Amino acid sequence: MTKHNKPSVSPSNVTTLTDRVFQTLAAQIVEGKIPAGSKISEPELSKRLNVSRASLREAIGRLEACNLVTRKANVGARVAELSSEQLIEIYHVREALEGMAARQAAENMSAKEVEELRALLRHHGDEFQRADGTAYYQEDGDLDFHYRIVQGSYNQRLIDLLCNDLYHQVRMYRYQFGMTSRRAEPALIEHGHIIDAIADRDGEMAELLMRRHIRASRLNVERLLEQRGESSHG
Amino acid sequence: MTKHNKPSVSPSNVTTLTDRVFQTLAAQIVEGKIPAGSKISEPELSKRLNVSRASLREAIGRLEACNLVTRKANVGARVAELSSEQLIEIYHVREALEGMAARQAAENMSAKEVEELRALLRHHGDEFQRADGTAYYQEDGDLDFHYRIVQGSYNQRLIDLLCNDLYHQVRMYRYQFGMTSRRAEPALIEHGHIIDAIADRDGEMAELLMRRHIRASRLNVERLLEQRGESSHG
DNA sequence: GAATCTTAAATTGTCGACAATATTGACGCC
DNA sequence: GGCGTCAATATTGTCGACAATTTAAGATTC
Repeated sequence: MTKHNKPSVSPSNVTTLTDRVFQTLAAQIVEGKIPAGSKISEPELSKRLNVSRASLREAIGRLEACNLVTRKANVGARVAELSSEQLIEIYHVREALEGMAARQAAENMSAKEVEELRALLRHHGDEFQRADGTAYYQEDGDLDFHYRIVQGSYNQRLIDLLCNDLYHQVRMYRYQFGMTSRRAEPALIEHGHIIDAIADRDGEMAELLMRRHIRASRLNVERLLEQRGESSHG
Repeated sequence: MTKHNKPSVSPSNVTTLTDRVFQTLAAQIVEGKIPAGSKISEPELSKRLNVSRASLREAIGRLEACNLVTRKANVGARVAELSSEQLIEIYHVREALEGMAARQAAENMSAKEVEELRALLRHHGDEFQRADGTAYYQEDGDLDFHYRIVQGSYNQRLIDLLCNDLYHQVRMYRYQFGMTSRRAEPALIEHGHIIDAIADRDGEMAELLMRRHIRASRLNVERLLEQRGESSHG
């Protein structure tokens, strides 16, 4: 299992208690250990984690900022449950942001980083060949790839938005629904073309290919959702 | 002075004390009444606002989530000061996100909303003709226009990102630096073309024009920054 | 029996106080 | 005189308790 919960921005070791509570809860929410839609009881959680409600509340505030929980005044927080509409919205945002990230990555990534990205892709290809790894792993590999490119943009704002907010939700959604995309093979090929464009320092092409890649993923999900909708109708 | 601090998302009246503190501080920070880079002293502010430190801290947490303040553990919060690099990063993010917003606005805005947008543009044109309003007003008008289009995308994620985070910082930057863009006239024309594309339901064109519009604004800012840099060198 | 009002319990919002860490200033040493 | 060390101060992090609001249950009425 690859580690996605690296802080990505704050290189300093996690110091404060609130930070740990936040990370703990974020991980549990993303992995579905705290089911979507369930209520976040402050007294219960503060007892279970042996922390004061003040620290817990601050952590919950950050979870809200990440869109991992929703909050109503005087009522409390619930684990966010993504509707299919929200999932599609996220895809649109990803298409826009990651397209720009690919463009800037083509401008700013070092040659060494591009080569490491190629190595990562080869690694994913091997994993796919053996096909013993679950589809989960392939999906995680996909996110790893996107992660690297975003980092390669060297645009801190982009990095924050994508790595600290959207990717958490993407992973959360994967845990909620199965969504074994059946798009691993074309995705691998598309990733290769994106790397080529980045290596050519062709930002425009990198953006175009990345957007097409994410759009295809969205269309695939929309198709699956429609099927589910039909079957649930019958 | 137009109102930008409308909640945009939460239609419910602001209820909790933390909310009010947050809005108060956010407004003061954006408008420069609390100067950029200055320290946020919790004891002092809690005394000045007559609120407990707990409420204040929660508000500060939200300010941090909006990138209006930066925080270091065990050290405290300071009002964010935007470097020119960060400003450019924001422009890139805006180009990506607002391009997508324009595309989706072309798909989702009602005919009535498009007409209202046209009326708004005419109003801005009149303001410009009279030229008695300060450049400030023109800039605010510009943001109003962008604001409407983002709302018209009906993509809640986009709306949140742009209206609750980025636009605050854009306005903050305007208060910090003068940046009288001298681009009001071409901007008005570009706005008109964007509306035309939206009215035609041509999402692709709307995105292209919006991106070009924001890119031109970024290039203009980059030019100004370079001039300033040169003059400060000599 | 269903609906509504009343009341009790639980949860969230807010507060003041204590503990841990960082900052300031004084003192001594090179 | 400048620099490092150490104590005193101030600030942030954390905690438990009280007040306000919501939720749930129970009684009352039609």
